[in-house]
Amino acid sequence: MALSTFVASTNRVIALVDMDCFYVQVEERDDPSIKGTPAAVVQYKTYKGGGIIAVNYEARAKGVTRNMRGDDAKAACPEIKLVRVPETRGKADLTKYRDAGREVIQVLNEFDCCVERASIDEAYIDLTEAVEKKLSEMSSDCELDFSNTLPSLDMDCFTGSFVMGYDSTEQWLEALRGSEMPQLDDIKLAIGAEIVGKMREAVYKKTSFRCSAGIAHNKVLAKLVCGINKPNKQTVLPHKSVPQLWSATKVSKVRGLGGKLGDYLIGRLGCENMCDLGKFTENELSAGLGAKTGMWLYRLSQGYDDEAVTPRQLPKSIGCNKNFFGPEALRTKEKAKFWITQLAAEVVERLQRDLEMNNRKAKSLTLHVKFEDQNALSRTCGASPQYNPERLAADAYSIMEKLYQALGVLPINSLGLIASKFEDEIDTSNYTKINDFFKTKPCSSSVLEVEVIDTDSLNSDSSTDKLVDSSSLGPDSSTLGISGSLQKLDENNSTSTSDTVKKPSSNPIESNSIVNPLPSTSITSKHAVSHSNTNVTPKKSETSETKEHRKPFFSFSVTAPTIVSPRKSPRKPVAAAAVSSNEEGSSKLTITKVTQVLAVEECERCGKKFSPWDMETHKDYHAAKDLYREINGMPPLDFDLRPETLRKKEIEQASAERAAKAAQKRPRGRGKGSSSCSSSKRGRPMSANPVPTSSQSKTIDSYFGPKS
DNA sequence: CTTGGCGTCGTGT
DNA sequence: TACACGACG
Ligand SMILES: Nc1ccn([C@H]2C[C@H](O)[C@@H](COP(=O)(O)OP(=O)(O)OP(=O)(O)O)O2)c(=O)n1
Ligand SMILES: [Mg+2]
Repeated sequence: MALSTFVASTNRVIALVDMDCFYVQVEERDDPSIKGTPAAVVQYKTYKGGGIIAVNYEARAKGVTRNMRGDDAKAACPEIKLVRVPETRGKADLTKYRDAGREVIQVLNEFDCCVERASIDEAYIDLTEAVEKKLSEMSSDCELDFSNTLPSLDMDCFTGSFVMGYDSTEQWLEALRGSEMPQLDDIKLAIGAEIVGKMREAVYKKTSFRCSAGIAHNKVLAKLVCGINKPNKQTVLPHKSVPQLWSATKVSKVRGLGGKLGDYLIGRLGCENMCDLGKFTENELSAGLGAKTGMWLYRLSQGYDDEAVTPRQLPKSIGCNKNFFGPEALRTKEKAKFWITQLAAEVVERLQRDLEMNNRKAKSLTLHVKFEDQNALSRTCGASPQYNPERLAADAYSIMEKLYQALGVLPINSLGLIASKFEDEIDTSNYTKINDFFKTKPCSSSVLEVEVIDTDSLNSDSSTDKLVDSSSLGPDSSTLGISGSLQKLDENNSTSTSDTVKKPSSNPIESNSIVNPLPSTSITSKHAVSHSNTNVTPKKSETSETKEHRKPFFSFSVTAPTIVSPRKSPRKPVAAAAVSSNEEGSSKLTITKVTQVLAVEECERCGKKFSPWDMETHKDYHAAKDLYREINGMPPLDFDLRPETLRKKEIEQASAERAAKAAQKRPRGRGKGSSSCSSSKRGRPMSANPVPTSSQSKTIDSYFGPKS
């Protein structure tokens, strides 16, 4: 039944580069007089001095933290300089920080490595190839004699470099030299750290921004140790130091465990520190958390994490939103229209720049609305290719208008407008960087071996192993970041591979083009050239170099079939297909396109007959009715697959229940440290948390679900 | 309904 | 799919 997949886990060299107090540094570069003094970036000065979103290290020393109000910061540190986030069209405008973040990515890309933009100020870098290249140069034709490779490291690259478990970099390297066994993994980390030292220096030279970095064998550990020595420092984590690190690491500090899953580990399993996870078998963890989350945690407890560095430097979406709380709530259609217009103007402006820089266009536009009763929803329509602000605003507002028709003019607390589903443009007339070709290295396929071991027995009936009452289980569905196709395979009880091999085939380089759903090539072809959308200053030319054949450093076998995504054959009648057509500017609530004209159509919902023209209007009626039911927590009319218990419940108290539930919604506290709400009430975990992020769950209670 | 604002990403269904 | 929602910067 269940299959376990084993991959080499300490053969990659992964770095996480994180800018120091980024927004403040951006402001300090603009106005150097700020440097060396306490400073913070705030947005919206009016309410209690605005909210602080970035704090420099001088101000941190005085106790100023993110999420403080500007007024609080002044109280804690009277001399602090507060810099305001620029405002455009009545809302915060983060353009200058996005631009600064791009500068940094540009520099990192000059090192010809696989770079993943993880956020506005963070990037993961897979250094495996670069390290092995350097290693092969160092040891030249000598056999595996690394004893003289270490002296060739440029020690200037190690200033401000730390190694977990050692007093100094020198001590670590000395230990490596003196070791009987060749410590190949550590040597790779050392070479990686040297490269990262050069990268950080280049970033400073070209942007004047300081950053810190973590260097480890995987993303989770690289990110974790990056934060241990800051600012302007880097930290290496040899695998053998993992136990020591884990014994001093609260679970909530680990990426993906800062939320409900972390709460579960603490509250249900008693795991305060990461080392406590080691007390559990994989089966025990899987029992309460699902197979994938369980395996992820089990492997993490040993310091392993297989998530790939995905080569991508461009955002997948461009959006903006604004909150309107309390008295500012939008209570009229006119106000909603006004603000949608403002948001549309910003989005279009950014889309236009994105088109010029990256030669791609958004195909999808989504409006997010949160009402005063805390109910939120989003609706999507096609994005007009014109990139015209009035047009975009009109399309977005037409969605809003339909919501109003279905729900009434409810007060709005938040509006968001997001463009996504980018595709490369064929026409390059808007492309300002026509000569920009680039080379992006895909992530390393550091897989040494993928052995598939049939472990039918593991998951069979080990109920006796469970430490956790299965009545409180989260859903067994969890994700581990496995791509959709592989996940499908998993459902079929096939093998799920590690993420390091999740995208071996179709599209190793970043591209917004529609991906060929049929993986075909082998992972061995790793260098690729594309003129697509990375805003990278490329290598000189389109050196369409094919991968040099390396000595079989590793063997590789994929267990996942190469055929994925069995496309649903279109069984639906033509008219039905037309309903889902995603014509630009029309949300799903409006059916504007019929691809086949029929004399009379029969409504799928109620059986009534209409002309195609009238059917449009008629379906709007159903759509509005469905929306009303959805808003009130009621199931769709035509089928209800929910458990009997829920079905009963909703019949009389749907509306009230949903309202109450919405009112109960509470954003989870994000305070870093000690202070927490004294109230006993804590955001209830709602679902078994896939890794590393989680998803919705309406019916599953929680990790802490009713204990009995 | 202010443990805050704005912005991304991933994932189940 | 479109949508909801968690997690995080
Ligand atoms: N809740 C948050 C967290 C971060 N940011 C922005 C401001 C930060 O400057 C930037 C980077 O976030 P980091 O968590 O990396 O924090 P800093 O870079 O400011 O500081 P550090 O030196 O700890 O990385 O993202 C934000 O707007 N809201
Ligand atoms: Mg940072």
